[in-house]
Amino acid sequence: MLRVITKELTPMSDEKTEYTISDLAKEFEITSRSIRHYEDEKLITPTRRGVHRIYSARDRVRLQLILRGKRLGFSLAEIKEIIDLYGVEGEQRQTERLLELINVRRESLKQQLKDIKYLLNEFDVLEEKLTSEHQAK
Amino acid sequence: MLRVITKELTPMSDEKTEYTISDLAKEFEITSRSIRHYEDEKLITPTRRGVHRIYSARDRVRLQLILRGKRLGFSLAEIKEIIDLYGVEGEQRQTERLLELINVRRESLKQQLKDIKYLLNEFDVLEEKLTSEHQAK
DNA sequence: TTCGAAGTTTACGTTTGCGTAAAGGTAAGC
DNA sequence: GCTTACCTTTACGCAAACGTAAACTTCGAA
Repeated sequence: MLRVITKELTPMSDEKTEYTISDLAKEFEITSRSIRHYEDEKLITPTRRGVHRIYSARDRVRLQLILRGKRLGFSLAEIKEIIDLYGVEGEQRQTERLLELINVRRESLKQQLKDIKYLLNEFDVLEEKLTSEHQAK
Repeated sequence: MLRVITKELTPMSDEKTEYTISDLAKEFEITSRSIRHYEDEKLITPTRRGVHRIYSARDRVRLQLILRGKRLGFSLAEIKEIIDLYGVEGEQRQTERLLELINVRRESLKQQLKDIKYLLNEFDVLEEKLTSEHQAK
């Protein structure tokens, strides 16, 4: 039987405001261990209710960012650097560093874009070749 | 002073036909160690002239494939599986397995495509915000 | 033929990103 | 107040992808 989280503070609210670690683990299909690991690496810092971790909507977004970064092949350290800079507002040196990082990333992402388009096309061609050949038997 | 490889066998040929390990290392900006590692993992098998490795144009292409795979976040084992299947012609079971793999990859690649487009857009927005804010000072 | 740059094998070391117990604490529902 | 699902910390383990050092060998140029 499923345990009910914590009674909604805003009873008829549309958007959840709090999540347990396993809520997020299930939603994003990862393990709780991974989420705790991201915390160890200072990528996310949920609040605590006693000893238990409580994740806000903002925390959830951060987790999404982390996973997106991972899918793109960034290391946790790189993701942390970007996310951290992301939050800083108006500090000049930080801003320039972030712009610098963005442009490096942009080049790398554009290359990946090319790679992916190339591969998807290769796959299309190959699949057609294979299936027609398959039919021919 | 740079050492000259082996005298071109086809003197006025347009395309090189042979490469040393450091030729490829330089061209693709990786270490020789990495290339040897790919060989250890059976991803590439250059011929030998005595004890030295000699890479053909085909080997060079394989290396390109490996690096492209890496940029897309595939493991060497995955890259090997794809490359290996790639070469097989006409064998039914292999063909079906390859189609299966392709379709799994395709989904993952499409997700990455989304991620990249999303991020590139985010970067554009963020850069604009940062530079305008920067100007405003 | 001697030198030096580049190549070779062998093998242990390192980082990253979690997996996986172990050993227990907490709270909702009966 | 007891059960039970879920949470916690601590810590060792492990595979992947090379780095790096050691100790040669090879070969083209001088």
